[in-house]
Amino acid sequence: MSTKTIQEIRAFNRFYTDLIGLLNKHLLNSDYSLSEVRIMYEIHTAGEAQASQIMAAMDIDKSYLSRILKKLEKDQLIARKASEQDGRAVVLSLTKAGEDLFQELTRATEQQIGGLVNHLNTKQQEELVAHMQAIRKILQGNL
Amino acid sequence: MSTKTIQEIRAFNRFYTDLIGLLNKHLLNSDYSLSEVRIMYEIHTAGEAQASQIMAAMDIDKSYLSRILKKLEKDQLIARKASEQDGRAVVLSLTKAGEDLFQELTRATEQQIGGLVNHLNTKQQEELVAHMQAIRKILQGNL
DNA sequence: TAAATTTAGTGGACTTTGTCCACTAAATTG
DNA sequence: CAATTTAGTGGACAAAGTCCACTAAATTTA
Repeated sequence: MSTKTIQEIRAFNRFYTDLIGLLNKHLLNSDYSLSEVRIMYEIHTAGEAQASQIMAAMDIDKSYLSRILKKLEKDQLIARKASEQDGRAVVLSLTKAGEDLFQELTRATEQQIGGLVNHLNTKQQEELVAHMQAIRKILQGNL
Repeated sequence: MSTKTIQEIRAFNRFYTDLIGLLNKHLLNSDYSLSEVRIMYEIHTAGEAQASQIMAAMDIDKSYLSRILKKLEKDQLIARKASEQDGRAVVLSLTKAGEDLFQELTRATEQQIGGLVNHLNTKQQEELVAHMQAIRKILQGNL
Protein backbone atom coordinates (compact mmCIF):
# COMPACT_ATOMS: atom_id res chain seq x y z
CA MET A 1 0.00 0.00 0.00
CA SER A 2 1.16 3.50 -0.74
CA THR A 3 2.41 6.13 1.62
CA LYS A 4 -0.30 8.37 0.27
CA THR A 5 -2.99 5.92 1.32
CA ILE A 6 -1.64 5.74 4.82
CA GLN A 7 -1.29 9.48 5.08
CA GLU A 8 -4.87 9.96 4.02
CA ILE A 9 -6.08 7.46 6.56
CA ARG A 10 -4.09 9.17 9.27
CA ALA A 11 -5.49 12.54 8.28
CA PHE A 12 -8.96 11.10 8.53
CA ASN A 13 -8.17 9.60 11.90
CA ARG A 14 -7.03 12.93 13.26
CA PHE A 15 -10.07 14.61 11.82
CA TYR A 16 -12.48 12.09 13.21
CA THR A 17 -10.76 11.94 16.60
CA ASP A 18 -11.33 15.66 16.92
CA LEU A 19 -14.91 15.36 15.75
CA ILE A 20 -15.70 12.62 18.23
CA GLY A 21 -14.00 14.64 20.94
CA LEU A 22 -16.24 17.54 20.08
CA LEU A 23 -19.36 15.42 20.13
CA ASN A 24 -18.47 13.83 23.43
CA LYS A 25 -18.08 17.17 25.10
CA HIS A 26 -21.75 17.45 25.85
CA LEU A 27 -21.29 14.66 28.38
CA LEU A 28 -19.16 17.00 30.46
CA ASN A 29 -22.32 18.66 31.64
CA SER A 30 -23.93 15.38 32.55
CA ASP A 31 -23.11 13.40 35.67
CA TYR A 32 -21.86 10.48 33.62
CA SER A 33 -18.70 9.82 31.72
CA LEU A 34 -18.37 8.42 28.25
CA SER A 35 -17.51 4.99 29.68
CA GLU A 36 -20.50 5.03 31.96
CA VAL A 37 -22.83 5.94 29.15
CA ARG A 38 -21.31 3.35 26.89
CA ILE A 39 -21.87 0.74 29.57
CA MET A 40 -25.50 1.78 29.81
CA TYR A 41 -25.66 1.52 26.05
CA GLU A 42 -24.33 -2.03 26.14
CA ILE A 43 -26.79 -3.08 28.80
CA HIS A 44 -29.65 -1.30 27.07
CA THR A 45 -28.87 -2.94 23.76
CA ALA A 46 -28.44 -6.39 25.21
CA GLY A 47 -31.46 -6.06 27.47
CA GLU A 48 -29.60 -8.09 30.03
CA ALA A 49 -25.85 -8.49 30.17
CA GLN A 50 -23.11 -9.90 32.30
CA ALA A 51 -20.15 -7.79 33.31
CA SER A 52 -17.90 -10.11 31.36
CA GLN A 53 -19.81 -9.39 28.17
CA ILE A 54 -19.47 -5.67 28.65
CA MET A 55 -15.80 -6.12 29.37
CA ALA A 56 -15.33 -7.92 26.09
CA ALA A 57 -17.47 -5.51 24.11
CA MET A 58 -15.69 -2.45 25.44
CA ASP A 59 -12.27 -3.87 26.10
CA ILE A 60 -12.27 -2.36 29.54
CA ASP A 61 -10.51 -3.41 32.72
CA LYS A 62 -12.74 -5.62 34.86
CA SER A 63 -11.83 -3.85 38.06
CA TYR A 64 -12.68 -0.49 36.55
CA LEU A 65 -15.91 -1.87 35.20
CA SER A 66 -16.80 -3.30 38.57
CA ARG A 67 -16.45 0.10 40.15
CA ILE A 68 -18.53 1.81 37.50
CA LEU A 69 -21.27 -0.77 37.89
CA LYS A 70 -21.20 -0.14 41.59
CA LYS A 71 -21.72 3.55 41.01
CA LEU A 72 -24.53 2.97 38.52
CA GLU A 73 -26.21 0.64 40.96
CA LYS A 74 -25.85 3.13 43.77
CA ASP A 75 -27.49 5.69 41.50
CA GLN A 76 -30.25 3.15 40.87
CA LEU A 77 -29.66 3.13 37.14
CA ILE A 78 -28.92 -0.56 36.89
CA ALA A 79 -30.12 -3.63 38.73
CA ARG A 80 -28.10 -6.76 39.40
CA LYS A 81 -29.40 -10.20 40.00
CA ALA A 82 -27.58 -13.48 40.40
CA SER A 83 -27.31 -15.53 37.26
CA GLU A 84 -29.20 -18.79 37.38
CA GLN A 85 -26.77 -20.59 35.12
CA ASP A 86 -23.57 -19.34 36.70
CA GLY A 87 -23.14 -18.72 40.39
CA ARG A 88 -20.22 -16.36 39.86
CA ALA A 89 -21.96 -14.16 37.36
CA VAL A 90 -24.27 -11.25 37.85
CA VAL A 91 -26.97 -10.28 35.39
CA LEU A 92 -27.29 -6.58 34.75
CA SER A 93 -30.21 -4.63 33.45
CA LEU A 94 -31.26 -0.99 33.33
CA THR A 95 -33.86 0.12 35.82
CA LYS A 96 -36.70 2.37 34.76
CA ALA A 97 -34.64 5.35 35.90
CA GLY A 98 -31.69 3.96 33.96
CA GLU A 99 -33.73 3.63 30.79
CA ASP A 100 -35.09 7.12 31.27
CA LEU A 101 -31.68 8.62 31.74
CA PHE A 102 -30.33 6.66 28.83
CA GLN A 103 -33.12 7.93 26.60
CA GLU A 104 -32.41 11.45 27.68
CA LEU A 105 -28.72 11.14 26.97
CA THR A 106 -29.57 9.57 23.65
CA ARG A 107 -31.77 12.48 22.75
CA ALA A 108 -29.00 14.91 23.62
CA THR A 109 -26.52 12.97 21.50
CA GLU A 110 -28.93 12.84 18.63
CA GLN A 111 -29.42 16.56 18.81
CA GLN A 112 -25.66 17.05 18.71
CA ILE A 113 -25.44 14.95 15.61
CA GLY A 114 -28.39 16.78 14.18
CA GLY A 115 -26.45 19.98 14.61
CA LEU A 116 -23.62 18.40 12.69
CA VAL A 117 -25.66 17.53 9.65
CA ASN A 118 -28.69 19.78 9.60
CA HIS A 119 -27.06 22.30 7.34
CA LEU A 120 -26.59 19.57 4.77
CA ASN A 121 -29.26 18.85 2.21
CA THR A 122 -30.88 15.44 2.00
CA LYS A 123 -28.63 14.24 -0.77
CA GLN A 124 -25.50 15.17 1.13
CA GLN A 125 -26.80 13.45 4.22
CA GLU A 126 -27.47 10.31 2.28
CA GLU A 127 -24.03 10.42 0.78
CA LEU A 128 -22.45 10.91 4.18
CA VAL A 129 -24.24 7.87 5.53
CA ALA A 130 -23.32 5.84 2.47
CA HIS A 131 -19.63 6.69 2.92
CA MET A 132 -19.81 5.72 6.56
CA GLN A 133 -21.46 2.42 5.80
CA ALA A 134 -18.90 1.72 3.14
CA ILE A 135 -16.01 2.37 5.49
CA ARG A 136 -17.51 0.13 8.13
CA LYS A 137 -17.96 -2.60 5.60
CA ILE A 138 -14.39 -2.34 4.36
CA LEU A 139 -12.81 -2.20 7.80
CA GLN A 140 -15.08 -4.31 9.84
CA GLY A 141 -12.86 -7.37 9.96
CA ASN A 142 -10.47 -5.41 12.13
CA LEU A 143 -12.79 -5.17 15.06
CA MET B 1 -33.05 14.76 8.92
CA SER B 2 -34.23 11.26 9.54
CA THR B 3 -33.79 9.13 12.61
CA LYS B 4 -32.20 6.54 10.37
CA THR B 5 -29.52 8.99 9.28
CA ILE B 6 -28.65 9.84 12.85
CA GLN B 7 -28.60 6.22 13.90
CA GLU B 8 -26.23 5.37 11.10
CA ILE B 9 -23.92 8.21 12.05
CA ARG B 10 -23.96 7.09 15.65
CA ALA B 11 -23.19 3.52 14.64
CA PHE B 12 -20.25 4.79 12.64
CA ASN B 13 -19.08 6.90 15.55
CA ARG B 14 -19.09 3.90 17.86
CA PHE B 15 -17.30 1.83 15.27
CA TYR B 16 -14.66 4.43 14.61
CA THR B 17 -14.18 5.24 18.29
CA ASP B 18 -13.35 1.61 18.86
CA LEU B 19 -11.06 1.52 15.86
CA ILE B 20 -9.16 4.60 16.95
CA GLY B 21 -8.91 3.14 20.44
CA LEU B 22 -7.40 0.03 18.98
CA LEU B 23 -4.91 1.96 16.91
CA ASN B 24 -3.88 4.13 19.81
CA LYS B 25 -3.09 1.15 21.96
CA HIS B 26 0.38 0.83 20.54
CA LEU B 27 1.26 4.02 22.38
CA LEU B 28 0.80 2.19 25.66
CA ASN B 29 4.18 0.61 25.13
CA SER B 30 5.83 3.91 24.39
CA ASP B 31 6.80 6.44 27.03
CA TYR B 32 4.44 9.01 25.58
CA SER B 33 0.72 9.49 25.70
CA LEU B 34 -1.56 10.30 22.84
CA SER B 35 -1.67 13.94 23.87
CA GLU B 36 2.08 14.16 24.06
CA VAL B 37 2.49 12.66 20.62
CA ARG B 38 -0.18 14.89 19.22
CA ILE B 39 1.64 17.90 20.63
CA MET B 40 4.82 16.72 18.96
CA TYR B 41 2.83 16.32 15.78
CA GLU B 42 1.58 19.88 15.99
CA ILE B 43 5.05 21.26 16.57
CA HIS B 44 6.55 19.07 13.88
CA THR B 45 3.95 20.15 11.36
CA ALA B 46 4.22 23.82 12.16
CA GLY B 47 8.00 23.74 12.36
CA GLU B 48 7.78 26.27 15.14
CA ALA B 49 4.74 26.87 17.28
CA GLN B 50 3.59 28.78 20.30
CA ALA B 51 1.84 27.05 23.15
CA SER B 52 -1.26 29.09 22.42
CA GLN B 53 -1.43 27.72 18.89
CA ILE B 54 -1.23 24.16 20.12
CA MET B 55 -3.87 24.94 22.67
CA ALA B 56 -6.20 26.15 19.98
CA ALA B 57 -5.41 23.31 17.60
CA MET B 58 -5.96 20.63 20.21
CA ASP B 59 -8.51 22.33 22.41
CA ILE B 60 -6.48 21.43 25.45
CA ASP B 61 -6.23 23.10 28.83
CA LYS B 62 -3.31 25.54 28.93
CA SER B 63 -2.17 24.39 32.32
CA TYR B 64 -2.11 20.78 31.21
CA LEU B 65 -0.29 21.76 28.06
CA SER B 66 2.25 23.70 30.04
CA ARG B 67 3.03 20.64 32.12
CA ILE B 68 3.37 18.40 29.11
CA LEU B 69 5.70 20.87 27.42
CA LYS B 70 7.77 20.89 30.57
CA LYS B 71 8.08 17.14 30.44
CA LEU B 72 8.97 17.13 26.76
CA GLU B 73 11.58 19.75 27.37
CA LYS B 74 13.01 17.81 30.30
CA ASP B 75 13.24 14.82 27.97
CA GLN B 76 15.00 17.07 25.48
CA LEU B 77 12.44 16.47 22.78
CA ILE B 78 11.50 20.09 22.37
CA ALA B 79 13.33 23.37 22.66
CA ARG B 80 11.86 26.65 23.81
CA LYS B 81 13.04 30.10 22.97
CA ALA B 82 11.58 33.47 23.74
CA SER B 83 9.49 34.96 20.98
CA GLU B 84 10.92 38.10 19.46
CA GLN B 85 7.54 39.57 18.66
CA ASP B 86 5.85 38.81 21.94
CA GLY B 87 7.58 38.87 25.28
CA ARG B 88 4.99 36.61 26.89
CA ALA B 89 5.18 33.91 24.30
CA VAL B 90 7.54 31.00 23.92
CA VAL B 91 8.47 29.50 20.57
CA LEU B 92 8.59 25.72 20.51
CA SER B 93 10.40 23.42 18.16
CA LEU B 94 11.39 19.78 18.10
CA THR B 95 15.01 18.98 18.84
CA LYS B 96 16.87 16.43 16.77
CA ALA B 97 15.99 13.81 19.37
CA GLY B 98 12.38 14.98 19.22
CA GLU B 99 12.27 14.66 15.47
CA ASP B 100 13.87 11.23 15.67
CA LEU B 101 11.39 10.01 18.23
CA PHE B 102 8.54 11.51 16.28
CA GLN B 103 9.66 9.73 13.13
CA GLU B 104 9.89 6.49 15.01
CA LEU B 105 6.42 6.86 16.45
CA THR B 106 5.17 7.79 13.02
CA ARG B 107 6.65 4.66 11.54
CA ALA B 108 4.96 2.56 14.22
CA THR B 109 1.63 4.22 13.58
CA GLU B 110 1.99 3.75 9.86
CA GLN B 111 2.69 0.10 10.38
CA GLN B 112 -0.44 -0.22 12.48
CA ILE B 113 -2.47 1.34 9.73
CA GLY B 114 -0.74 -0.84 7.22
CA GLY B 115 -1.94 -3.83 9.21
CA LEU B 116 -5.43 -2.45 8.98
CA VAL B 117 -5.49 -2.22 5.22
CA ASN B 118 -2.92 -4.60 3.85
CA HIS B 119 -5.41 -7.39 3.40
CA LEU B 120 -7.37 -5.11 1.11
CA ASN B 121 -6.66 -4.96 -2.59
CA THR B 122 -5.62 -1.74 -4.24
CA LYS B 123 -9.09 -0.90 -5.42
CA GLN B 124 -10.56 -1.33 -1.98
CA GLN B 125 -7.84 0.82 -0.49
CA GLU B 126 -8.55 3.54 -2.98
CA GLU B 127 -12.22 3.37 -2.23
CA LEU B 128 -11.58 3.54 1.48
CA VAL B 129 -9.51 6.65 1.06
CA ALA B 130 -12.10 8.19 -1.24
CA HIS B 131 -14.83 7.62 1.33
CA MET B 132 -12.69 9.19 4.03
CA GLN B 133 -11.93 12.21 1.92
CA ALA B 134 -15.59 12.58 1.08
CA ILE B 135 -16.61 12.50 4.73
CA ARG B 136 -14.02 15.06 5.63
CA LYS B 137 -15.20 17.30 2.87
CA ILE B 138 -18.82 17.02 3.94
CA LEU B 139 -18.19 17.55 7.62
CA GLN B 140 -15.28 19.86 7.66
CA GLY B 141 -17.20 22.99 8.45
CA ASN B 142 -17.86 21.58 11.89
CA LEU B 143 -14.27 21.69 12.99
C1' DT C 1 -0.71 58.09 27.47
C1' DA C 2 -2.14 55.99 31.56
C1' DA C 3 -5.52 52.88 33.36
C1' DA C 4 -8.19 48.81 32.30
C1' DT C 5 -8.54 44.64 29.95
C1' DT C 6 -6.93 40.78 27.47
C1' DT C 7 -3.59 37.31 26.29
C1' DA C 8 0.49 33.92 27.14
C1' DG C 9 2.11 30.93 30.10
C1' DT C 10 3.14 28.68 34.95
C1' DG C 11 2.14 26.16 39.05
C1' DG C 12 -0.71 24.45 43.13
C1' DA C 13 -4.27 21.62 44.39
C1' DC C 14 -7.49 18.67 43.14
C1' DT C 15 -10.77 15.18 40.60
C1' DT C 16 -11.47 11.82 37.30
C1' DT C 17 -10.06 8.07 34.82
C1' DG C 18 -7.78 4.00 34.30
C1' DT C 19 -4.32 0.12 35.67
C1' DC C 20 -2.26 -3.60 38.33
C1' DC C 21 -2.49 -6.92 41.60
C1' DA C 22 -4.21 -10.04 45.00
C1' DC C 23 -8.13 -12.17 46.40
C1' DT C 24 -12.79 -15.21 46.80
C1' DA C 25 -15.84 -18.29 44.92
C1' DA C 26 -17.91 -20.83 41.30
C1' DA C 27 -17.26 -23.44 36.91
C1' DT C 28 -14.64 -26.27 33.90
C1' DT C 29 -10.97 -29.42 32.54
C1' DG C 30 -8.11 -33.38 32.99
C1' DC D 1 -11.53 -34.84 42.79
C1' DA D 2 -7.44 -31.96 41.99
C1' DA D 3 -5.84 -28.30 38.99
C1' DT D 4 -6.99 -24.62 36.22
C1' DT D 5 -9.85 -21.15 34.44
C1' DT D 6 -13.41 -17.70 34.70
C1' DA D 7 -16.47 -13.98 37.04
C1' DG D 8 -16.29 -10.40 39.81
C1' DT D 9 -14.53 -7.33 43.91
C1' DG D 10 -11.52 -4.19 46.21
C1' DG D 11 -6.99 -1.96 47.63
C1' DA D 12 -3.48 0.82 46.15
C1' DC D 13 -1.69 3.48 42.93
C1' DA D 14 -0.55 6.06 38.40
C1' DA D 15 -1.94 8.77 34.58
C1' DA D 16 -4.79 12.15 32.63
C1' DG D 17 -7.20 16.22 32.92
C1' DT D 18 -9.47 20.42 35.31
C1' DC D 19 -9.88 24.63 37.96
C1' DC D 20 -8.10 28.48 39.93
C1' DA D 21 -4.95 32.03 41.14
C1' DC D 22 -1.07 34.22 39.70
C1' DT D 23 2.82 37.07 36.88
C1' DA D 24 4.07 39.62 33.11
C1' DA D 25 3.59 41.36 28.58
C1' DA D 26 0.46 43.18 24.98
C1' DT D 27 -3.57 45.52 23.54
C1' DT D 28 -7.57 48.38 24.03
C1' DT D 29 -9.91 52.33 25.52
C1' DA D 30 -11.16 56.44 27.69
